[in-house]
Amino acid sequence: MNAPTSIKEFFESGYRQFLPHVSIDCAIFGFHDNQLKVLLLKMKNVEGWCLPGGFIQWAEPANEAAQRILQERTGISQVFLQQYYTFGEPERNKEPNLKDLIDSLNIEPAEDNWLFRRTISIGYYALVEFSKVTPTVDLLSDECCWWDMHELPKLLFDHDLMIGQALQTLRMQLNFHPVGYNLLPEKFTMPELQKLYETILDRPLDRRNFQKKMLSLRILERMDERKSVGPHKSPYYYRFDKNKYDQALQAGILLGF
Amino acid sequence: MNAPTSIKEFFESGYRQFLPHVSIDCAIFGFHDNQLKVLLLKMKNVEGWCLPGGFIQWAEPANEAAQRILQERTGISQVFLQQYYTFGEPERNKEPNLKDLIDSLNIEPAEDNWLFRRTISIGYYALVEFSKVTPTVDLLSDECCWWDMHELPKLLFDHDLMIGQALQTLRMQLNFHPVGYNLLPEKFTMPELQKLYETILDRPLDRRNFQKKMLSLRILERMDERKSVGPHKSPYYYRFDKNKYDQALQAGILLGF
DNA sequence: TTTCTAATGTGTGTCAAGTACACAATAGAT
DNA sequence: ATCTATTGTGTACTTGACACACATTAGAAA
Repeated sequence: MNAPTSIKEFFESGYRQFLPHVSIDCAIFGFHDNQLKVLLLKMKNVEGWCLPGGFIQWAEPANEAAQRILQERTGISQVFLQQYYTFGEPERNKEPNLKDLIDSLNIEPAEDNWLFRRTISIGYYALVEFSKVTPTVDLLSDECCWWDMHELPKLLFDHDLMIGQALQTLRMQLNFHPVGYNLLPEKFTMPELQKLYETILDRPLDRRNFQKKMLSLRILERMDERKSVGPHKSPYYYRFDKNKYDQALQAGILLGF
Repeated sequence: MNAPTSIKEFFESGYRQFLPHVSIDCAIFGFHDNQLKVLLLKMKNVEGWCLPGGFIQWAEPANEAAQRILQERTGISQVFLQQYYTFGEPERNKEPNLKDLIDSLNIEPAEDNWLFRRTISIGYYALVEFSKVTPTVDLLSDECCWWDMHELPKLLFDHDLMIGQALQTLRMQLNFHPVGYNLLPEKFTMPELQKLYETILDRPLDRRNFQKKMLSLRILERMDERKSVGPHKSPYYYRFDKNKYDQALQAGILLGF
């Protein structure tokens, strides 16, 4: 079974393919220009942006649906993706009313169309490598791009709450997941890794203690190459050592600050 | 709108009152006889037990539905209740087939009855004071009682997984929540509090370090009264000081081990 | 009454981790 | 050759976790 090919079909018979009343929304985080970014979609004919989302196919596990949605919007798979909260307020998808969108598209769904009824949304957050993502619009949107976490546009529904909770969860779990491994390119410098942590935690960290701590985890490998970044000493490149990381995980060693 | 009064009505028209395809299940934890307990229901005419659960009314927030379900099964409200995971496997409610139950009850729901279709369940866990609970059966069950976490009966559906994940979440969040405040009676001794932590974590803790740590949190108040428990020195009673606890929370002081 | 036992209240020392801070090395601009 | 901004590395201080010792005491047993 493939994704619906038109909005009309989606409205009229989407419920045959998808479980109604339950949706998935993904806060997809990336890191670029020393800023934490989140991938957003601009809905057609509606003023406001929203998280990439979708519905669960009848025979599809929720976690796989989330992977599929992420794959469809970014082109990548096999990334860090985690459920963090399920949003169950009755009015969460009532405002704004999608009928505005509908009217502009020349389709006339009934008042009780499955998409207008109450929908509970399972929130996932993902950590992806910025450069590997190819932002791709979906059926209902006409733009898909990264937004700086500090300068978010107007968001639809409860998606501002969703992003906030996702970030809060990410901060709490920062100590338990190899954040750098998922958000940074293969090779990176210690200042870059530190900047990532500082951005997520939104507070400065001591450069020397950070380096000491990260190296003590024994999951990084220093390369011979250095990065040239200006008229001063050049930092070494590092990369994650998957084997050592797995060992550290086994041993229960935690990551981060 | 009240709860359905008969199983027949529930099967036939429950979807008018409740959001279909989404349910709630609650792992309700109590502490008694130095053992961690969980409240379970014995389903009528089916071999096996399950967690207290239910559906969400059309206009009801999911969190309130969970509170309502907990209130209906225990008689108490305003307790610590937290969403911890949403279970979204397509086959999670297929086995055992409820038709066995149905047949024994002289009702004949159709094959595509709303209760037989795929249902995603939002998992909550609750911490309640054992002595205040009045276990109460629901429409589909004929027994409701506490089970020792170390001696669980045969569980239906994926409810063993649910309990396991709830306990795991409880352990992880032990440091951030006033577990004793919710699971113990108003006044308690330090050995009792320690036993609670040891039971949840399933490992022994050093008596002296435990006491030192708990007192350093400055959320307990020692009473003048002592508890007489045998031919040896009597332990003091303690109680939670709500004001001090709120202060500690403000200050970001964490609890537990 | 005395003695004994098992559990409780309190304290001390060690070690690891977190935190604050100092100084030498260096790549490129001037 | 000199200067500057940034990086690599090291040291002292403080805090908390953890291991362990000893005096106190309520009731049972003598």
